[in-house]
Amino acid sequence: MTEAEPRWLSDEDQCVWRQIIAVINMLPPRLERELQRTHGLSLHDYQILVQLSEHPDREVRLSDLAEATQQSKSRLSHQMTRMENAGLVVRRNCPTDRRGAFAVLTEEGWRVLEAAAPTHVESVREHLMDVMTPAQKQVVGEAFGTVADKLRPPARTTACPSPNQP
Amino acid sequence: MTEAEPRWLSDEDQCVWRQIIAVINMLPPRLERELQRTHGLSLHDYQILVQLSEHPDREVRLSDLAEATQQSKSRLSHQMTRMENAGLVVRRNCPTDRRGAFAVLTEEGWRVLEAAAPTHVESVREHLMDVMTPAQKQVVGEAFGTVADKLRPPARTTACPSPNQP
DNA sequence: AAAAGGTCATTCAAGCTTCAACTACGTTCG
DNA sequence: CGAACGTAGTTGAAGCTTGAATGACCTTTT
Repeated sequence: MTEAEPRWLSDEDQCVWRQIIAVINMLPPRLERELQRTHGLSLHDYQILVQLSEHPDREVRLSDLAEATQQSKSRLSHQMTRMENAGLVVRRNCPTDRRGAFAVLTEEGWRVLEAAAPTHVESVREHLMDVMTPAQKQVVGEAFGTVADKLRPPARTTACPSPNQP
Repeated sequence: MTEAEPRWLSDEDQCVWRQIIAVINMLPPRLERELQRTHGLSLHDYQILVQLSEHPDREVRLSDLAEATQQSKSRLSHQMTRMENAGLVVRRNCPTDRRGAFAVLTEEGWRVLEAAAPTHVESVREHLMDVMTPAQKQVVGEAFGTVADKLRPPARTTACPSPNQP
């Protein structure tokens, strides 16, 4: 009953899976060390700065920011505290929803991002993007796009979730 | 001089890169929560158990284990302490090199791995492997293989490193 | 209008990771 | 040999992450 024979991965799939975790295990630390060394930023700091920089008025609601950067609210809250202490962002209360708050990019934060971006992009190129052929990049983008979509929590749009496949 | 125009990513590449980090950010926590809930293991615990289980006598030198699982020696050392306390592994001194040590899988560790493997594989299928087409998996495997190889520290085989590309 | 139930964000404690410092042992070479 | 250097693994402290618990506020229901 609960004892169906497990569906192991094929040798090929196993191999693919191991390449993927290997990258997952090694890439972020590598990028982070380079960012840290050159600009004193963590990868999460950077991702947050980027998000803020791309939004009107350089501010984003904390919930949205948490979702955009794929982290828990709790972690983001701590992160914001650190970044606020570092002068990269400030919090601003939301006027229309008194529970909420915005993260706002400071001038300093903007300058740090501008300074860090070129070197970070170079890192990403060197260790990842320039290592793949254009054709590979395209396929990886499509494949990971669907993977990411399935991982993302369903948007809470007051709609009922589509029924589980029958 | 040091001020060359940064080589930004194209829109397509940017998009690919974001899909990749999104997966990097979301996949491990998801797999980990499921492993944790069903068998009380972290993803790192699991990776270590797998490595040990695949080696003769179910033991591996700590250095090799650190390399195989892509973590620092320090982290592995802490991890081993925890896993030893949990009864999953034991340390054994290396007879031929008195600095070194082996990690050895215990009976208990073996049983836990056997129990956890089917559910973990299902997780990996559900969130990753079964979401990609066979063609995508193949390309991703190749692409990430080369990425991983470039990230891996050069093997220390007493050979001199190949000269930087001229 | 009040109750019930959800959401936004923060807090705390426990656990994990990192980095640098350290011990102990092997290896090389003058 | 023995000094100098490299490698194996551990430790401790600081910092980061996690998950549950909380307070404050909206929204829906009765």
